[in-house]
Amino acid sequence: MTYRLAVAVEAPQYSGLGGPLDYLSELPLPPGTLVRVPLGRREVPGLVWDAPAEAAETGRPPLSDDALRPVAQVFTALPPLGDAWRDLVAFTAAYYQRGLGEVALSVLPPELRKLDDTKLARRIARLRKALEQGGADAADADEDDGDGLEPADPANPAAAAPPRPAGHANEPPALTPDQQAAVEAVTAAASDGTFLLHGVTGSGKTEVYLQAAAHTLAAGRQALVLVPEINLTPQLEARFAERFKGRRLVSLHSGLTPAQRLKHWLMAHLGLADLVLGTRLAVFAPLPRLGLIVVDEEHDPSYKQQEGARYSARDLAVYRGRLERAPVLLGSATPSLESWHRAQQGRYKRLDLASRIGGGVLPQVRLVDMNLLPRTHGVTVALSPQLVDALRERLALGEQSLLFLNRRGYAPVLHCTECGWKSGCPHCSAWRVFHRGDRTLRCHHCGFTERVPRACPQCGNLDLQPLGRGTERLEEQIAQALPAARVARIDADTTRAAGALQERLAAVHAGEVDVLVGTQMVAKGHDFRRITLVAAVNPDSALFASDFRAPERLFALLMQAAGRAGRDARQAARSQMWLQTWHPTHPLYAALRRHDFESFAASQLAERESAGLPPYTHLALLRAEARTPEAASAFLDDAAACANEFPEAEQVLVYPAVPPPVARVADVERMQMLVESPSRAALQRLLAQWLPKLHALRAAHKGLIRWAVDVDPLGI
DNA sequence: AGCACGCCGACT
DNA sequence: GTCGGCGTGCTC
Repeated sequence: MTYRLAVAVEAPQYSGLGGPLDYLSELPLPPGTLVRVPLGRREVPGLVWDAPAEAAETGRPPLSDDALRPVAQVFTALPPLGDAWRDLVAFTAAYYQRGLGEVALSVLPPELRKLDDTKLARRIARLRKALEQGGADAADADEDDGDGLEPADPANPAAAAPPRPAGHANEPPALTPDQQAAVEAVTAAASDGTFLLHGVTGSGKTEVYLQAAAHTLAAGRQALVLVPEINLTPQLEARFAERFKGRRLVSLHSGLTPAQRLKHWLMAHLGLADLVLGTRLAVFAPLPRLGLIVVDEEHDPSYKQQEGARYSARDLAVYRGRLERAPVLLGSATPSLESWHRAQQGRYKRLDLASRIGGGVLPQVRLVDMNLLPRTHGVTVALSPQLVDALRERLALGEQSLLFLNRRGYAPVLHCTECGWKSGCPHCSAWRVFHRGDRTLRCHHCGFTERVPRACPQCGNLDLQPLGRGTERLEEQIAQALPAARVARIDADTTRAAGALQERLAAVHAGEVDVLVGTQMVAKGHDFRRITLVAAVNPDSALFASDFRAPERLFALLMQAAGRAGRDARQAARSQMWLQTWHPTHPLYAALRRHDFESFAASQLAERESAGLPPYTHLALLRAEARTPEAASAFLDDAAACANEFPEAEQVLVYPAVPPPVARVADVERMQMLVESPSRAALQRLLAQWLPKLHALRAAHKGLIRWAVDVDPLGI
């Protein structure tokens, strides 16, 4: 007896390989079984999907049995991926317009494809044995997983975590009434649905996550906790590990070694881990007893994957929660306007944490009007005297300050005072950034790096001057203004080495730093206890950016940065957030001053509605890359013409192709075209018909390098 | 995407 | 005479 199987194979969506292909098998393999199948002249991984589709569904005539090839290899050691998991993958593939197998196989641990059934069986057996013998912590004691490459301690939670008040670490603290209400709502019997937990930094969102997870675990189910960035996992991991001693907690993110990632994934899939904590890719962790999904800092742009299947892990978490009847808890001090809007519509249940716990208050926001500063040689100083005085004051008190500037390097441009030459990148339409530390000019888009020229390459003038300022220069200026201060800088440049970030954070926690200078890296999540002053040195640039989401991002970033100050209630009353601005009357700053997310959100939503932007409309972005801008435009123009022939075009608006803010990167010209519709369904239908035509269209465009569609794009 | 087959230029 | 350029076409 032979059976016919539909198998999702690892191949792109093109040429009709997007859906499952039919194969033969001696055994009736259940859906979700991992296999290897022949495809053309090679053998590729695949996942048994379901019974073969009928001809009527696929529109293709059925192939006779003798046209089918048998499955090459079956992974019997791996329990089949569940129905809900496959549903999630199928939805992702359809919604983000990618191949089924492409999505399915890309969200499995890469290490899996390197093994055969025997090796996999051995690993699983070893894992089970280690867990039985060593109890809960055996997972990480088991070092030899075939690679022997577990790093010494890439993210030692203890080193990253700030010192916590000593006491009964295992005992949950008493909840405020708000927290109590939130936990009860999420954990109510038969609870499902999506909850938006809105609370400022320090209002105790994490405690709500912890206690909601405790309920889930007590009910014998698994909890999934998503965080935006790898950097934030150690801290949260430490808190969960501390609370849930005796439970098995695994992390899942791209910073793990391949062997670790496979092990942690297996522990989730086999039901051996109770808690999974990870970045966006963890939304696909198979969890047989999923009972709760937490998305921390749900507004964070990092949840959107920016290549391949461009999925939003937050949106998929919500979808998955519905599928698996598990409550989804989205937490943020500054929710995304999409989530906020849904809460207003009643589709999400809003839970508010009104104040900081321990009676802490939010830092006072002070605006420095840069227009009022004296100019020397027509240039205003980067640091206002008022701010320098405030920093000096903190220094005298032995308190810490944090200066936030979202620009690394010494200066964004170098220029010649004689002929006006500027340090452009020869391969990109962008400036090369002057890095003084290693005397280089570096392009942050393509990586092209050269030593700083001694003289102007155009006229030979020796006087090359930096224009503007980055964190490197800010650090230098602080050191000049406050010679006694111990200054530390945290940005991508100073934390490149393994463990460098943890080391620097530890120094801050230990009080070895007076002034911390950094990019948005330091604004996010880190729990600094002794900082009483936070300053945004130059936040204005995002105020008038062309991206309609720029104000939302700026508000979130500044709120988050402000949250770094006064986390210790004893100092909260004195803590301040300084903003140096040329636009002191801007409504965004006015709202920030009052810590008033609600009125900011209301005004932004009103603008979005009148401009016909998300969340009131739905967007997709078609991007094209080519040797010349003309070739990229030509493809997009043809694509637009093609789109307008579909019946859905009535409900869909296709905008003209425009270059993105940085049009050329690494000698590739980019153009993009926005597609907008008030109806998500109409947009989806159009995309589904459109993409196959675009694959065909590609052949007619020689200069085209690649194209891609981004559903629900973040930046436009 | 891979990986073929296929038909025209400079080399051991 | 071959090695090899990458142009079209197929993979259940």
